[in-house]
Amino acid sequence: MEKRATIKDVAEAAGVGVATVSRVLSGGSASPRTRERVLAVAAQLDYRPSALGRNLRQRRTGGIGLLVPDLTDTFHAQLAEGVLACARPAGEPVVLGSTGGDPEQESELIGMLLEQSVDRLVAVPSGDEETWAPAIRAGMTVVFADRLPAGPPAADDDPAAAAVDDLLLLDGLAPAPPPPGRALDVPSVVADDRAGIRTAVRYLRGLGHKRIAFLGGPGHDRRAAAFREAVGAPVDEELVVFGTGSRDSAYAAASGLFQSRPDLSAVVAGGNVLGEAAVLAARELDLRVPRDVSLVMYDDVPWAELCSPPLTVIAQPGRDMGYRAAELVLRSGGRRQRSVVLPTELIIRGSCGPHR
Amino acid sequence: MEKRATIKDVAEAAGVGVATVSRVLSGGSASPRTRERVLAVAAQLDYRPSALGRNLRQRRTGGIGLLVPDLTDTFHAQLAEGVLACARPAGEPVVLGSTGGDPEQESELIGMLLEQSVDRLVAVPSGDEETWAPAIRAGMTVVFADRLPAGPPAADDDPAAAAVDDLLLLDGLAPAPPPPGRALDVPSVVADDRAGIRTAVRYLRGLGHKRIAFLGGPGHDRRAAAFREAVGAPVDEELVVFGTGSRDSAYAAASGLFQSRPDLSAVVAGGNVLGEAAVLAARELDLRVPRDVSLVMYDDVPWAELCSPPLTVIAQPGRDMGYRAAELVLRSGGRRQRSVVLPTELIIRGSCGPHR
DNA sequence: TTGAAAGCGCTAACAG
DNA sequence: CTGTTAGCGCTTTCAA
Repeated sequence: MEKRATIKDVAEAAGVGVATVSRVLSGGSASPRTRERVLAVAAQLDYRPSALGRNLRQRRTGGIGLLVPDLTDTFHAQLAEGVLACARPAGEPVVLGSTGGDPEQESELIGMLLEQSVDRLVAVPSGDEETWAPAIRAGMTVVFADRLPAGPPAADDDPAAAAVDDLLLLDGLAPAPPPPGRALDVPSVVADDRAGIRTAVRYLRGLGHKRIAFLGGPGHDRRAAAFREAVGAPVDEELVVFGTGSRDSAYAAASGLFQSRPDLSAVVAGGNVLGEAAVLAARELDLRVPRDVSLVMYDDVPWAELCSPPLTVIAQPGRDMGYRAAELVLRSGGRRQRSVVLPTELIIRGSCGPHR
Repeated sequence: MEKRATIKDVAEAAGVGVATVSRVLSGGSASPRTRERVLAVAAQLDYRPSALGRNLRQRRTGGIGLLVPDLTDTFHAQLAEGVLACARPAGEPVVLGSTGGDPEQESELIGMLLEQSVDRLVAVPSGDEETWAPAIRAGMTVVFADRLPAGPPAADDDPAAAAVDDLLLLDGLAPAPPPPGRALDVPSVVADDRAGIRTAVRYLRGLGHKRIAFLGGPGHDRRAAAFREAVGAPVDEELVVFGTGSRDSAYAAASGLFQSRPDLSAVVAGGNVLGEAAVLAARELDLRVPRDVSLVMYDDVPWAELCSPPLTVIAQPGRDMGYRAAELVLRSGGRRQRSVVLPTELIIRGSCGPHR
């Protein structure tokens, strides 16, 4: 009752060799008589093949890793559920890590996965390409979800970096081509941020808003870039602010923004945690939504509808993203996979009003 | 660049035996000279010991399993973050499964963990004791978090079952004794539901409410029992309703409750998903909170404050719960651990008003 | 169709 | 202090 039966136990009890048991259990050839007996004994002993033994022998682990910055960000939770939904039917265990948005922790977690021989990974990256290079070099199959790692810190006048940025700005036109894995050659599953942001900005413009701000968090560079592009030059850089990932810092960023630029009339939040912060900060400063300030938030989370007014959001299919990413990582029998870009949808509720 | 270095590679390159490498890397004794050389070579080869090999040898896997019903329930996400926070410094990988509240999936996931030789598990259980018995029998160290598995379906007149229920109702008095693992001898980390519910009900009573309803989900039986006890006999059973776990069913339950009993003036939601449903259903039926109906929700999630009015909640420390549960499961060097009951706190915001 | 045997990478017992 | 060796449970040649 304490010790699990091994393949040897089954073999002995069935009076056959271990190889035969292995074959029967993995659907190999065997005489019906033998097969039946082995199956019966296995069931009787409640035998479960040990993944440890199998994996060691095949020098590959089953299982896929999943790295997200923070599970209490409902969008990441949705994404995680998607990964799980894909992995479970495939019988693949999922090893979870949450990085807190910290590249260092991310590195450590990658190391731990490597140690576990988990060589397939779905990640919402926090670190830059430098953080991720080791994983790739070590032969991991990784798929990025929701966002790509930032390029390595480049000199301001690095022409290569500028070229990459151009590339980024140009991709995503309907029917958006997959974003490049950039320097890393890694497939990804992301939302069509450009279209999403553009639609939101146009909507706000249509409402008469001129001073629109962008409130982002770590990993929202693509969205920020899309925002800058959507508002068009000249971009008022004071209206593009970032928090560092924690709820506190998001709140501070939002609050700072509202206070330093009372002339703004609308804000686009780059993620649900930032949207939350914006609502809180606005309330604290006695700004009414949408009378004093209009708000569009990235991520359609269940509670968006509970706010009052209910939040107008740029919905991205978190669950699908996770599912697709897991699919890519599982399917990749060693060969490159195509990246995928999923559509976003502007869901208009009550948090935007005409400019006044 | 593709194949990882093994202990043998390191041994050869350092001109020592594999055992020495193993010793050095696990802090055993070795001459400074040897140690230094081994360390240098290991670093140079970027050697990482394979957990597969080690685990197989020691016939125990590192790692702990984590089973929750649904990550998009923010409380479960908080709990998961707590588990991760405890496991990471310990270097223990966490294998995640989400059960969708379905005992069958839960069983399957337990089976998969067993197969992975993951023999330590933190779980927010969905199935009953029958579902969990196999895991225990198989020698898993499990710790339940947030709730306990329901007893097996007992005959209505089963005196034993009644006794167990009594026990449940009686425990939890300050300083609450740990809840029994019931039939299963499993430690647990749960909130002091009795105190939490009692405080909420008293608060509502103090506001003049007479017809208070309880809106629960799967696994909220303890809370429902606490509710019945708090309102005192005779309990109007029509005011105690349950959803089945999905957001839809929660909404249906809430909506049905409001429509069938327009005389109720307050509701206690047994979890944040149910609270969400209650807010939505109330709005749909044009019931104002708190004017027409007061609401107290279990779980202090970030968005509770975003509702308007902000929700009065029974806060339970989700993150701590996860952390403590992981601690228990990690510390248990085979011996029984004591269960722990964490305090709840009634956080009064704006969703409750005087009865009128 | 079947069994014997060779490892996968590691640690622990035992010699030297 | 260090090397040799025997497995952990499994799959997979290779013969029979």
